[in-house]
Amino acid sequence: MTLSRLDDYFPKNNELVKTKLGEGSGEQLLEEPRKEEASEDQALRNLPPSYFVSATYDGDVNLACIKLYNPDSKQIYRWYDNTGHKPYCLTNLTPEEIKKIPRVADHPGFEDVEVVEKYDALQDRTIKVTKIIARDPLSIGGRPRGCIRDIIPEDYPKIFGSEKDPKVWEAAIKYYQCYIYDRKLLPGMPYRVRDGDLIPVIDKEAEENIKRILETSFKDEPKDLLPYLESWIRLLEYPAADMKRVALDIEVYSPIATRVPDAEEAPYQVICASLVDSEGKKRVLLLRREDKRGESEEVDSPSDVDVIFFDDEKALISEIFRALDKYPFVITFNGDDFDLKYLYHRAQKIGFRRKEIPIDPGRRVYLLRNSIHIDLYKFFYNRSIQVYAFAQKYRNVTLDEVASAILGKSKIEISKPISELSYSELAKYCLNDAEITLELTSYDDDLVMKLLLVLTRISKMPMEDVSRQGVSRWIRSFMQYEHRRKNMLIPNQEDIISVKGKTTTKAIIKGKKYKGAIVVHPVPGVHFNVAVMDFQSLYPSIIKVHNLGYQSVRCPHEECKGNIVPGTNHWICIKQRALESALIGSLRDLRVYWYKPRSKDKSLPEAKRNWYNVIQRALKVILNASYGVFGAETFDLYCPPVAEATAAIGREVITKTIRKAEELGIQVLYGDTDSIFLKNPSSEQIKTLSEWAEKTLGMELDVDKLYRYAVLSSRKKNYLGVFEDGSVDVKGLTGKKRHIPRFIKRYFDELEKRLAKVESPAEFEEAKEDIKKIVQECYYKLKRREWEDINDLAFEVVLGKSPETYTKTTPQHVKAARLLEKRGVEIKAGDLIRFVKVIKDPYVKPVELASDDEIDADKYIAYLQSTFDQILDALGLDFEKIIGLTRLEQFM
DNA sequence: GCGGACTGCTTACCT
DNA sequence: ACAGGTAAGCAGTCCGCG
Repeated sequence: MTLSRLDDYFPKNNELVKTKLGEGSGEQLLEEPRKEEASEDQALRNLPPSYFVSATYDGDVNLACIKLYNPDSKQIYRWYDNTGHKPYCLTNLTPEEIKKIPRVADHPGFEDVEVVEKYDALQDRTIKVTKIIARDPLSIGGRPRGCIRDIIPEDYPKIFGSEKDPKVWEAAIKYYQCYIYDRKLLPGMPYRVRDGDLIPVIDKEAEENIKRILETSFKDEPKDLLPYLESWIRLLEYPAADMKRVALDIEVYSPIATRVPDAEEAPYQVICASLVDSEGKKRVLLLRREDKRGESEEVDSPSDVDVIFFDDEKALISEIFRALDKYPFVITFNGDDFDLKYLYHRAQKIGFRRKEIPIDPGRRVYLLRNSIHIDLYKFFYNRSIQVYAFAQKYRNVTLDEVASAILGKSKIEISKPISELSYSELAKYCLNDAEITLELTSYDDDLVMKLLLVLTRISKMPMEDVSRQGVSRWIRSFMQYEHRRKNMLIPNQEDIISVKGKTTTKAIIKGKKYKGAIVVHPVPGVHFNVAVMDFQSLYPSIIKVHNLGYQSVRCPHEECKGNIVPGTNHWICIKQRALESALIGSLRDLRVYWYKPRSKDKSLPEAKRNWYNVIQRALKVILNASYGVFGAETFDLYCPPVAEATAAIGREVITKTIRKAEELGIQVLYGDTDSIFLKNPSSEQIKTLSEWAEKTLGMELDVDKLYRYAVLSSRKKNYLGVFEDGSVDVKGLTGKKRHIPRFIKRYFDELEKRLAKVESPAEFEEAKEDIKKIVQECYYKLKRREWEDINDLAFEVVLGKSPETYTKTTPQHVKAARLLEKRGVEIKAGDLIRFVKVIKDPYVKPVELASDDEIDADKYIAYLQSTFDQILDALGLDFEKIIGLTRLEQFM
């Protein structure tokens, strides 16, 4: 495709004319011109500035392929490698040895060997390794049998004996990632194509801005971090694209009401599809069906919706495919596992040729040939996204729950099976799904799309992968990128373990690998004027300040062995900064010194502030995981001593800080990992402590929260704080946990509200009386069995795994789940089980099967007591006594 | 055969 | 497929008990 033909790709060609109800069909649409094949795409000679959004390997032409999104034409263009880059892996065998292994030398994919130098960070020296170049990536690795990376360790001993331990490096990196790394490409950033070459676009304004930021806000940084800071800032300050997109949702026929047809078999017709785009265009495609013959085709829909009937399923699917080709970004909710999967297999089944289907099937993903498919289910499923980007607003990852939590909108409830809906009901239902799917990407000024773009840039991964993979893959990717950039050998996991060993400290929790953070025993009671101070990103700070990384922990130098991490026998390198320390440290400083403050800076224009907020949140997600990955076996640069050293230094930091605070005469009420609760400190004391931390620990200790007063129970990770403005901060208390019955939770909320009103110690006495009344009332209601709705008594517990896999014990929610199964309800891992406690064996029942008179009220009273005790003991109140009064009152 | 002390399993939470 | 630490409830087991 060339620039001169850009115009041909604008929608006007493919635009559908709204078909009048009851007439015409989609048939003739099949005859319309299709987008041309990949071979013509290769002619891409020139392209104005466009965003690098994805990279793949195209097996048909054996080349790396970059997908570029042009924000003016709003189209995706494919650019193919023209540099002759080839797939490869590295080995410690010599070229001569390689040539003597017939299965490698005669491998159809084998191309060449050459000797290259790499820096081996584990040994701190440059080594010579052999680069095995292949004709295609699958010959290196990826096929189940006969890959070069597997043959080498298999055949070497047979031919050469055990003279050396045969090693293969960098053979498990996806080829397109390898291409990105080697060519130092920056996904998410603007590029142009000129005379067939891919060239980065320099944005003068952004470049000047970068310089300014570095000069003004980072002048005190360690010098060796400056280049890292500069590259991160560039990635984050360059402008973002507006991404035109369409949300797709399909409905399929099913003869069995409760069963969704298997997407691989795709046995039944696609009966409806909705396409809702970011420019306000909405279409519903409906299949005219035999089983609906004679029914009204009147679809009552808003005027901005085009409803189109098709007589033929093939024509309907063709129209969907046309849209999939036309839009640069396609959004689904669970498209990998259903919508696109079904369409792909259904299309094959009803006679489409492979070339006519714009979908690239994978094992677990279904990508699009000419666009970017974002499956929001995968994105919202991501734990880090769930917890840090969306503050745990949603629990179950269903379209309905995510949309209601984030947008306040839900799916349309339908009372009959999909196949029995009228055309109008079906259209509405399907359209609504597509609308909320799109809105999940557009709310809050396109937050999700921007997050994806920012994460794409940081991680150096294609946008499709970023949206599907977890935070540890993002971190791995930018670390691998940095290895290649510095010509460092990327070590195998076992290389790191064999040099660095495992951990030496003993975890408190059985089964854990090493000791973690310190939690200080709280001083129970009510404390007025509490300041909570914490270290900003403690673990990333430690990684930065103490130079932690796989190469620096237990480094090979004698002169470093005295630099011991307290509480461990690990030492840290004093000669050279580890890559991870530089990467994580610079990201940390960027968030703390630049993006977080700017995201709150009211003097900035809103759009700018908003963008900074997106960045700040993306950085938070990555930083929060940056220590944990070193202790995760699933991480390629897994290095337990690094994780262990980080935690050990953390303990040292918090312990010293507590000691210092006490020296300054401040009472420390509580502390957890990186925070300390100080009783009524003067601003002088706070300032002194903060300056001390900066000076002696090299870390920022700031006031995070100020409580008018805090109620500490005797339990760790359990407290309540009331801010100056009267808002309440509840942590860990049972009364706030999501699984407890609403009935109890309501009374707990009452208590919370009452506590919020207390302004001074003097006001506490009155509050205590009111709190007694609240507890009494709840007790009364239970004792007298005066609940309104049995649903309010339900415990709601998530099933961690499928019911039959509980073999060691049978927890109550599993008992309830099994009762449901007996009734024919399908139960799977992740389902929320709602049950009540009843008098008769097995003492629990799913709430939908239980009646009021079998409820065991005393069990609820016991639960009420333990829930309220957490607060009552801190207030000097006693549940039994409160209830005792009630009992007396009952007689009076 | 029963009941209390104990351990282990499970979930939800904190940092 | 980021980590460890804490709380709580219940299931299951052990052990004493003439």
